[in-house]
Amino acid sequence: MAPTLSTALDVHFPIPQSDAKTPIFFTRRKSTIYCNSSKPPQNPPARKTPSLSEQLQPLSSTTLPNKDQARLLSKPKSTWVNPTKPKRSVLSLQRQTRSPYAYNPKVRELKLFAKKLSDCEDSEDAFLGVLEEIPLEPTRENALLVLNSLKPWQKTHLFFDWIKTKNLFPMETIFYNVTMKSLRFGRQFELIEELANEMVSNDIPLDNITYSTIITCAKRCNLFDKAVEWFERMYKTGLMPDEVTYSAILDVYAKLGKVEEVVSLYERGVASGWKPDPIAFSVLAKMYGEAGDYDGIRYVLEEMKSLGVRPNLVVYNTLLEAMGKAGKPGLARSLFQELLGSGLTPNEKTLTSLAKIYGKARWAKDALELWEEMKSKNWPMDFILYNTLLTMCADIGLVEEAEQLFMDMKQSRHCRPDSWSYTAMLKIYGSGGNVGKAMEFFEEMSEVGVELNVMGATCLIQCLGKAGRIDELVRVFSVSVKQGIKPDDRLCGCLLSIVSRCESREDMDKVLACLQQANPRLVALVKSIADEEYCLDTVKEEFKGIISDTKDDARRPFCNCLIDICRSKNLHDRAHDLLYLGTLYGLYPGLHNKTANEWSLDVRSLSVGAAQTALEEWMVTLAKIVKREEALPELFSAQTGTGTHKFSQGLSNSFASHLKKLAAPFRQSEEKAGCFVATREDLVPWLKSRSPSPAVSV
DNA sequence: CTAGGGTTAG
Repeated sequence: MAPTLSTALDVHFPIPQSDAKTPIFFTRRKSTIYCNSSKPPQNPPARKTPSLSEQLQPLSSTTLPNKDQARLLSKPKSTWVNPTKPKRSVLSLQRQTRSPYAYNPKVRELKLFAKKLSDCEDSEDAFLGVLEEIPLEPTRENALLVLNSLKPWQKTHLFFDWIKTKNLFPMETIFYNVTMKSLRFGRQFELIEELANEMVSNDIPLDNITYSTIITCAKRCNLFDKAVEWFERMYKTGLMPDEVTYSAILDVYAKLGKVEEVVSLYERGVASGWKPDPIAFSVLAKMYGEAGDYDGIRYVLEEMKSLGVRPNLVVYNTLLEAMGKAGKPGLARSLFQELLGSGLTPNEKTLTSLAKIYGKARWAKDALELWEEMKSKNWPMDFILYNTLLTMCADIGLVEEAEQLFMDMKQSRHCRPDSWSYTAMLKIYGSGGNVGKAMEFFEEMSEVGVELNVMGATCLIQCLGKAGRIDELVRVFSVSVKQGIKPDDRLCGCLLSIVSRCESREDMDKVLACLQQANPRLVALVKSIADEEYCLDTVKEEFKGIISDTKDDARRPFCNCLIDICRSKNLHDRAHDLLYLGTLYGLYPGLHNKTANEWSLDVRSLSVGAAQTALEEWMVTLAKIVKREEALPELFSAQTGTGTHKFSQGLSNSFASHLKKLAAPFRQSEEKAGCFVATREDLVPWLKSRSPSPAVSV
């Protein structure tokens, strides 16, 4: 096994361990470093970026000053370090200072000129033409001011080259830094690297500002290996990163998902006497949020508390987002309360995070309270927040609130409803079964020129299908395809579920014709399943092929629908075959659960027909066990759930009526909604009484 | 965007 990062680091930058021998004047050292190494790596191993330990290996041997190495070599076991000579640090505690600008009395004139240059035609000739009209001597100060005011990056770059050619004064670091910053806006990493290499060849020193600009530009261009490479080069030249460069590189590792490296760097920094600022904590919080790692988020909170760093608004926002990703709506809510208690005012991003969390959790009460509070306190709104609130309303089924928001949006000066806003409305009316309103919005979209997207089309098609308005469904589908919408797996699943509900052959053919355009193999499978010449092996092959090409979250719905189609055609044996295939390919994990006292069937993610099929299958299995006189637990239960959505149709009702039809001795549990229970005492006689042969048919 | 780091949408 490769050495762990922390051991590799300790070789180069030893940290005193928190044992009894450690003198108290050592920098605080936590006894536990939180790092969830049980999680699988976030990134595939094929990445080019070497691990931090790999990078620090060459780095440490070249960058550690010799006297430190000598000291370490001479006293390898000593953990004592003279407090007046602080031990080897990984970052400079002093932030690089910037030279103050001398006031330039010609600011106005120069800025005006810079604007002229910025606005001129984007060609070298045009630019040089305007340059000839320069109103003042291009002295160092004047040139710097102009350089600073130019945009876009092409102009900055041209001007920078021009200054160099003129050769009026020596080029200094600041000229490169200013130019690089502009180039970064254009994500011109190659040019930035070119300039950096030029600095090296011309002996112009690269400082922390240069390095942090290079690193963040590489990061924004997703050139993470380049970011790390330049960080390493900085150490090699003997320059210590200050906290700005340091947190920039922390963010690079965080974006790579290298949690261990980030925590290690962070801890090394703290051990060097660094008091991380809110930006560093925001980087950590974001990283743990992306990993959905709640323990990590707690670690960040504890660190801030123990170091006495008060979160600012950005940190709160990042933490809220992270709590949402970690699936902790309750903690997000308390964090928000804490934010308000600390006297901060939430901004658009805060409220967007919270609205998303309440919507996903379907917390209607909190969602409504949030909206009321937003209105009464006049908290800021923007376009994204409007759309997120609309989506939240759609998730929860808040129809009137959504209508109000949509109206507000139309009246607002700064934003027009876009395809997201309309999609939310289509979702609200669609899932509420208000086909008329949904179609009204669909027509309005084409009037105001907002394009339908695949999700909106799916919502609309779903509600038209449920309402049995198949001709309109076909129309919406063809309009969507004509608009260039590429039907995705969800839309196909939606069409397939409508097929399963069609009552007439005619309607079914119309929907299948749509599906034929979107996913012909799926239609072929439906035909194979319903074919007189049914062959399980053929179906199995087709099924396998389709499922492996289907997005993960649409696989089970596909199988559910296919089972429903079989049942609607009274082909119950084939429904059982499909349930078997679905189980075989792992689409129904956790369907059966056993404890010593209770066996249960969890059909919460199954369709009505699939749940019925699973129940029958279970009963057949249990009957066999009874026949073989094997042991059975005291209790049996089947869980349908109640459906968290206001509009959800409730699997539990149909399941209950199916139980009734079978005369199975399951009772609706009194303490747990959506749960049906039977005792062994009641179930066994019933299983025995059923004739063994057509056990699966009703 | 008057030389550098962190946060918003199925």
